[in-house]
Amino acid sequence: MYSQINSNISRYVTFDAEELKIFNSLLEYKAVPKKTILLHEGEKCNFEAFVCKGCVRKYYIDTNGFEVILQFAIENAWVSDISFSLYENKGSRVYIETLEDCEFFLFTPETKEELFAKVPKFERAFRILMQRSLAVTQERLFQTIAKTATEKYVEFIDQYPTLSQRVAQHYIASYLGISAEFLSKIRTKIAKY
Amino acid sequence: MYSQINSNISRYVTFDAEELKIFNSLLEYKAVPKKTILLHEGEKCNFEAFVCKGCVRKYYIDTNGFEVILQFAIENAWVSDISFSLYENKGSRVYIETLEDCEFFLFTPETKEELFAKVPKFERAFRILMQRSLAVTQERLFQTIAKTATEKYVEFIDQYPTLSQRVAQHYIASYLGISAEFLSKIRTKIAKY
DNA sequence: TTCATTTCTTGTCCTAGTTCAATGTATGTG
DNA sequence: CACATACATTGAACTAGGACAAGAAATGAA
Repeated sequence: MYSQINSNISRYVTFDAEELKIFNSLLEYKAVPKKTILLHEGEKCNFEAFVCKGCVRKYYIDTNGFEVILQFAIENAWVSDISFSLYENKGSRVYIETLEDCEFFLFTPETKEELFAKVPKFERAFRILMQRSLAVTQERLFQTIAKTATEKYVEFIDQYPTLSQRVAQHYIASYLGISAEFLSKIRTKIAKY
Repeated sequence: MYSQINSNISRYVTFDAEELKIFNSLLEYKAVPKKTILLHEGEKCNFEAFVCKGCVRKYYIDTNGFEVILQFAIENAWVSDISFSLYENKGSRVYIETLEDCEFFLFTPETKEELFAKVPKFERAFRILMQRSLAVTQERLFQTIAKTATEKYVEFIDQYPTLSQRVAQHYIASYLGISAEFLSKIRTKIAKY
């Protein structure tokens, strides 16, 4: 049950069995049906979730009601609105919603602090995870600015081959920053080759 | 001399005089003339720089020679290609270049490790800095996808009022992901009000 | 101060992507 | 099963922004 998350957290920092036992003891397990909103805009995000099973999306809504998906998180990914709400007392600007029936392991700010207090080495592991998120987001920003819609779509399929089967096309369009109609046109164009 | 960086690192974690002394002792000071490239694509980024004075840009170049500015860093900001090159052994995908004569304080991976070994609390401070970078990048990604060029420019000016005086317009255009010509047109349009 | 280089502006034409509307196709629910 | 709802496709008309070109203004080096 814990093997997925243990191998994830051990990716850049090595932990012994005892340390992992402490880590696991502080996790909360949660199963959530699809279409559940885990975090609403304006709420404080009081969790960091590791996806064991399923798929979620994290998105903003702007003042014109325009929705932008910032992240899809599938098995073995972390999702949270770490960025603002955990360490400053603003409400979140994002929504987090399950797209499929999901299973998670959760940290709260409190259990995470407890973990850091008990095994400070985890602070390092989480810092490196954070760096990786930053790298991914930065790369995505670059792609968004520099590439055409077709390039972005092709690279998306390349990078997340399973996701295009699992989630609705209009979510992918929203992730890529293009209209659902235009994505459809791109797809028919590509299909011709 | 150290007051800027000390107040920066103390923003979310409190350190006593002794801890800050250790912190300062591990910093390397460096003055660099303008138009110096601190990091070339393909190199390993072996520094994290705190800008005491001046301004730098961090940018990608894509396969078509299209240049995108990911970040401007001015006084009291950190700049590095933390994301990939420090903890994995790939070369960097970005360039970092001074736009003005600059003064920096630098960490290398080694001095940073030494700092963490001596005062583990700094691991936490750097993790929170990282979170903030992630938050900023995520917000920027959202703006880039959801807003028109004019909105992006207005918000840029709002957010970095001094920067538009300090750096060439075409750099701002590159940051916003629009052509320099179109930015010029936006500026004349805005000036009419 | 002159000449060169870089930056900024303006106009014209062009295209990637949007919006709207209509139609078709899945999917799920009582 | 039928029906409703969500999702995907296609087309036509439109627009934000790009590419190119040429000139103006600013900066800088000798």
